[in-house]
Amino acid sequence: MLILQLPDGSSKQYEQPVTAEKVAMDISPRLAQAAMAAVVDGKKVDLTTPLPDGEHTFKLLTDRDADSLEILRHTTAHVMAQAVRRVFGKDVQYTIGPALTDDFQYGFYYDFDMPTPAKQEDLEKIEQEMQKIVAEKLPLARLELPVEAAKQKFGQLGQAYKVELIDDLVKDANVSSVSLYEQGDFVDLCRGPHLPNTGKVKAFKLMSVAGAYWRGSEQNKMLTRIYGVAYFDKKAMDEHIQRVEQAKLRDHRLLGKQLGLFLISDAVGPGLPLWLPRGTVIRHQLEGWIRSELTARGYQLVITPHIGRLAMYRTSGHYPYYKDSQFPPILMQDKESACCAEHANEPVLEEGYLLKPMNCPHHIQIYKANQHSYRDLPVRLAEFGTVYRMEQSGELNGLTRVRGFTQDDAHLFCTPDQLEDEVRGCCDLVKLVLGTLGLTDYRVRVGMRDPASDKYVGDPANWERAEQNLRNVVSHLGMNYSEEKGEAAFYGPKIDFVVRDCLGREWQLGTVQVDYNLPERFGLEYMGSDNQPHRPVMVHRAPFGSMERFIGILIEHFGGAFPLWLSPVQAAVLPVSDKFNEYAIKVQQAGKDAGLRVELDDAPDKIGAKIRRWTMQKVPYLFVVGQREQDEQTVSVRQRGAAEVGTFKLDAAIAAMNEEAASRGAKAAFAAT
RNA sequence: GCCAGCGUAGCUCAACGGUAGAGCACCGCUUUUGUAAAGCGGGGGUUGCGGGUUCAAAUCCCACCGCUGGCUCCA
Repeated sequence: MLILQLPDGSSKQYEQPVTAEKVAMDISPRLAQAAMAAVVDGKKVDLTTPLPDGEHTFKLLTDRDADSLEILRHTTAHVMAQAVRRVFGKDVQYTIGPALTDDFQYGFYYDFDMPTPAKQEDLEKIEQEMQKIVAEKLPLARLELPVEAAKQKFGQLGQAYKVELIDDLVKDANVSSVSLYEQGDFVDLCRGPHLPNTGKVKAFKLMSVAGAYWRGSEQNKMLTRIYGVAYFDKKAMDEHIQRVEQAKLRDHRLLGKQLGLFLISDAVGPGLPLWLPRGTVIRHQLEGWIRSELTARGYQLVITPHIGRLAMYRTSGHYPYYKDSQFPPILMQDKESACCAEHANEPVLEEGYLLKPMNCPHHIQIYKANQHSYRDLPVRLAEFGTVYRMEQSGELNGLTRVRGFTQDDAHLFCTPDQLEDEVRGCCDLVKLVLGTLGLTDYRVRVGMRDPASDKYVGDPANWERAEQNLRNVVSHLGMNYSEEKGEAAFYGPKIDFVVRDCLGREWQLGTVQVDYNLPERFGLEYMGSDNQPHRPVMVHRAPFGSMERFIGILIEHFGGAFPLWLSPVQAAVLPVSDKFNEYAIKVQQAGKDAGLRVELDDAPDKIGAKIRRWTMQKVPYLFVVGQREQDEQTVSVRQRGAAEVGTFKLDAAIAAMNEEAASRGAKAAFAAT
């Protein structure tokens, strides 16, 4: 006997055996046609799976339910794997192929081990085969097999990866049987659920082919990953593709070029951005703003060199622990101290220097230069410090992943008692930065060490303490966060503020890190009230993270349309003909005198062309001036995103703009008339 | 670093074995312009770099550099 509670509150009784499909048919044939899967007691199941006895909540998933999309995509991944096997033959091994539901670009992928990796141009062939499989309307049959039988089956099929996956299921979950899904000539190890048959797969597109290491480890073989997307109808898929295309227009690499913000020149080197005049304005605005916040919060500004002795980075641990991601050291040849002529040309390592990968050792030297009393603490040393890291070539990405970048760095030296307050203060600053700029869509990641890894310095007891400190702070900040193992810095755990770029890729911006280890390695001290030396704790923090990455994200966030205070050009003066150039110069000068960044467009173009030019540059305000404006000492104001907002006295327009700029985006200068 | 794709004028792209082209931008002339592109003319390229195949290479092959999408990494 089976009793099903339906979502509308009604219930239905059945004699066994019954499947969800039968229930759907019973309710209405149209529903049965639209049904993709069912949810029994909150768990998604196939339409064809026999329902268990007893009383259950029951819901059918149709193509309109968001949950169905995941099932559709998962089934589409199976269809793709089947097609790949048909096209490329039985030598292809299929490994894992999940659905993606929160990825901006892709809807699923499948990783294959194939004798020769698939190429971009193969995707079309695979798609055509997939269409055939869809037309065949192959039913997906679920089978439960005992572990040994399943291993034997995949062994016979030459699917060694599946055998390995089953072994892991036994090892990790101690399962005695596994589920398989079979569709025509294809069978896969899979938890399910799936669509009832391949004919339910409607709109899909294969998007790209990439390499991916088996189990995500570079020790393992590189597999061929094919990404695709699937929807229940073509319209939804076209909208998806449209959405991705639109997002690409916000890409900071594109806008950086169009708006003349920065340049990455191969002549200078990959990952070494050059800030163009307009981009530099944005950076200076942000730096100036945060500098005033820092001085108000008791920070002291310092400046340190771009290189430091290798020996110092051995002490800090940077050199031994992160040797691979640094530019090679600058080694000095010291012929005098060479033991003999034979070794005279060998560099003497101890005399070498390192391009700094981090600012902390320099700041530590500043702390060490004086004695400190507990009364002095916390000492907060801040610097826009430029650091260099040898990032892997395949990782470089516009401004968001570079090899030379400037951190809005600071190191706070405090007593253990002060630590959590200091960390809280740093988190507040990060939130101020993100909030002011409207970057509200971020997540907080608490990065802990991975005890199994040997890439961390210091005493486990220090780590325990530091991790507990961070937990204490975040749990009282009212922020959602996730704790992630293996995401710590090598010297301590950290709180990271992570945002997404236009293509949905995550980037860490602000960071706050607790460090008991470097103070120990450098022997830092302060004198306590007990007249005994004590060891301070350090906080490393950067609210922007790096200026490069932050501005890269900011460009995408605003789509290049920066708020007035950040806009490289705040207004352009556009005379309707060169008869009014003289008045236009006066307008420009008045703006400049008031501290605004104003450009003059005296090109021999018609006014429409001028408007178009500066509109495309996303300049917030355009001042059109002609006979009337000259006569009345006014400007006709055109606002970005709107058309004309009216004619204003020159002085009033300038004053209103200054007010808007000072508000950092909180106020608008002109109400549309 | 690894897998796949790409690299042609300042920018966006065409030509895909047979003399390298367009639009925008730039320069000159005409027009003196009223809210998203006036007209005409001109200059500009050893097709990323280096080899090879061929009577002939932007085009085919090899190596290198760089970029893009992923993977790994990410202090």
